[in-house]
This record gives sequence, C-alpha cells and structure tokens, in this order.
Amino acid sequence: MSRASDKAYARIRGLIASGELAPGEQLAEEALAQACGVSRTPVREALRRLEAEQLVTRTDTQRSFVADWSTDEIADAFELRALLEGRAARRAAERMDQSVIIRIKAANNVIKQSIDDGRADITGFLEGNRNFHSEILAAAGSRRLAALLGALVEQPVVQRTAHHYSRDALLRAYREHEELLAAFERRDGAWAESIMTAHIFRAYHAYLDACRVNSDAANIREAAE
Amino acid sequence: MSRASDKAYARIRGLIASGELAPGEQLAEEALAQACGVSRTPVREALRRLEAEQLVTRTDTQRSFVADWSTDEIADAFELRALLEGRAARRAAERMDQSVIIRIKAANNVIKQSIDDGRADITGFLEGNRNFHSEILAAAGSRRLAALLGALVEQPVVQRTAHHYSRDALLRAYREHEELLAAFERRDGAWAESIMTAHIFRAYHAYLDACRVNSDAANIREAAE
DNA sequence: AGCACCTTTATTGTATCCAATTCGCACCCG
DNA sequence: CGGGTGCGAATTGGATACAATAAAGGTGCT
Repeated sequence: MSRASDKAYARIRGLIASGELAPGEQLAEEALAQACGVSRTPVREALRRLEAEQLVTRTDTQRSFVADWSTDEIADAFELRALLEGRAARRAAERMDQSVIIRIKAANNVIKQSIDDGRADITGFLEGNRNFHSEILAAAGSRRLAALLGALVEQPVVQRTAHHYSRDALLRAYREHEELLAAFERRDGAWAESIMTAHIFRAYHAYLDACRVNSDAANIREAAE
Repeated sequence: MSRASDKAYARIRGLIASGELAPGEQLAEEALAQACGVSRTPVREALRRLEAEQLVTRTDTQRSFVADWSTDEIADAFELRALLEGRAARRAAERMDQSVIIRIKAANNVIKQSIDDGRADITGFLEGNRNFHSEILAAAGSRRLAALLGALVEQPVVQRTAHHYSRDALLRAYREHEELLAAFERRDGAWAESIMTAHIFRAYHAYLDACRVNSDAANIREAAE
C-alpha cells in the first residue's frame, strides 16, 4: 500500500466508514487531497473506485458525495449478497478440499474465542467473520463472483452498527457457521447454499435490530436534553 | 460522450471487442493515448474502468493487458449472468406496470423484424436484444443489481461470435422473449425468473455452437493453404 | 557458454498547471 | 416580493512534466 492512490482510497473509505464523512456530504477533490497528504490525481482515482462500489455517488455535473443509503438500498444489497454468497457456498462445497475446511474451521474458532472472551470482542469477531467468508469465496474458484461480491460486503453502514450486535446474535452466527461446515464436509452444495442464504438474511435482520436499539438510544439521549 | 475519458473508454473497448487488440496484448498508456487522440490521464481512467469489468487485467507490477478469457471463465460469466438476470426478471415481473410491458414488446418486435428482414440483420437483432434486456433490468428497480449486471453483459468475446448465430437460434430467442412477456403479463415472478435463467443458458450454448462453427471454418481455411 | 550485475530504456505513478464547467450570490427587473 | 441574470469563486477535466519503478539488454566475470 505504498502507492498514493491506495493510501487515498483507504483513507477516504475509512473516513466514510467511521462516519467522519457523513452521508450526503460533498467530497471536494482538493480538500481530500490535503487530508490524505497527496495530490488530486490519486484522489480522483480513489473516488472512481469508491464510486464503482457505490460508496460515493456523483451528480450529473460530476460532483461527488458520500452515498446516502436508503433502507431500501440496504435491503437490496443484503438480498443480492444472500444470492451471491449462497452461490459461492454451493460452488465451494462442490470443489473444496480438506485443507480449506481446516482453514475455515480455524476462522470460526477465532470467532468463538472472540465471543467467549469476557466482554464480546467485536473487532475480533468481525475479523474472524471476514476470514471465514473470504475463505469460502476463494474456494468457490470464480474470479468473477469474487469481484461482484467484493463490492457488496463491508458496507460502512453495516460495519458501524456491528458494535450494537447482541451476544446472542453473534453466537447464532457462530452456530450457523458450524452448520455450514457440516455441509462442506458432506460436499453438499445445495445444503451449503441454503444455509448461507439464510445466514445472510438473518444477518440482515440482526442489523435491523441493532439499528432499532441504536435509534432507541438516540431517542433517550434526545429526551434527556 | 464529449468527455475525453469516455471517448478513450469507448475506443479502447471497441478495439478489444473488434479483436484489433488481441487477448494477451499489452496496453501501454502512451500508445493508447495517441490512438485515442487524448492524453494519458483519461486513458488511465478508461483502463481502470475496463479493469473493473475484467476486460483488462493487470500484472502485479501494474502493466495492463487485454484479458484472455478461458472457456471456464466464459462459462462462469454466463452462469452468473443467468443467476442475476433471472433475479432481475423476477423483480421486474413483480413490480412492472403496463407501460413497461409495452416498451418491452416494442423491443421484441424490433427483434422479430430483424430476423424476418431477408438476410438476418444481426446488428438490429443485437440492438433490440440489448433494449429488451435493459428495459427489464430497469424495471427490476435495483441500482445495485444493474451495476453488477453491467459488468457481465456485452462480453467482447461473445459479441464477436454473434454473427455466426444461426437464424434458428435467433428465432428461438425471440420466442423465449414472448414467453417472458406472458409471465410478465401474469406478474408471475417465479415463472419469469425460470424462463430468463433458461434463456441465458440457452444463449450460452448458442454461443458454444457458434464457436464450433467458427473454428471449423478456420480449420477448413487452414487446410486449404 | 552461462550467469550475475549494472546500465539503459520503457512504462507507470504523481504533482502541477491551465482550461472548461458549475455553483453561489448579489443584483436587477418585472 | 419572486424569479431570472450575470459575474466571481470554486471545482472538476485534461495535458504535461517529472519522479519512481520495472523490463530489457549488454558487459564482464567465472
């Protein structure tokens, strides 16, 4: 990541994910260039990449803004992710060998430990989760599918609410991963696909729950003022 | 398309589609800039877009080459397209209104005329086909889905062999489109999805047939020399 | 002759400059 | 008072210059 354009990409993406750049906010190239410590050229390249991922939108007059995801669009993204990750799981089940299963198991064990470690370690959970899913995607052996899913996972909106997930929701995710492993060990593509699809839909509803808790908390804070 | 980067994108894409830039060939920015009559800056932008569509690949040292699609990757692209266009058809069926159906019908009539017009008018067919599918995609009402499919359709390899499609294959496509319209009129999403999925798979095999004819012809020419 | 290393050349990455658009705002006219 | 109009400021697009990096080729050594 020594290239300036990668630096700009990572930084801008981080600012969006953390919420420092709020949805709807304008992204002026010059200002971002200064924030990233590079010139406008790599910033422009980074913006185009983010635009392709739909984290940034552009008006008809070429101005860039932080994308503002409606609830519909979030539902949409989850639906597509369920479809594509389901397909990935099916393909993976049909072609994976034992060594992949071992690595996936390891990733899931990391998740288990993160949940057990006293106060739930969300960061550890997210990392284990990311590994778990990307191992499966790699095992699916389709560059194309990987490219499509890349733009779909790690939506900043979702990442931000992850910290409000209940311990119960995390545990359920872990158990569903175990189910998936069972399907993988039997090399049962159809089974794996259906578990994965359900897994993503459940994640969607866990996200909705976390949003509800989040906005309730905001309302209480508001009322206290 | 007055912007130079769009011009560069269209031109390079055209060169790849027509085969003037052969798979595996290196794409030097300076040379492309001259060929397009613009500077390197817009060429770079165009290359990144083409790279996102996987029409261009880059080595680990940042050199760009015309992507060389293996038969596996082509099969892969069709499979994903079948999955996603199927989903698009389902969504479209569930939400389209009468005006959309009328436009889709019009597109299919263009296809019919192209087939009937004496010697099959492939260009007209392709244009009608493109309209037909993009109307459905628009009716599906998912920006996300549209973005994913955008990178999947109009693969140059496939376009190039389109001229070898048999009249029979074109006619079958037309009839399948009529079937789709029936499903749309009944607002039957599941039906529409299954027809569309099958339609894409059939298109895949029509492509394979066209390839076979093509390579046979090449073999005959070779033998004659 | 084969191989390693260094020099040269080609290619890409970044910064900066200028031109072309677009936006915001004050002003004017109805 | 509302809406258009024009001007200045801000912002983006494109070209060019320069720096960094990778490929290619040649030279000398073993």
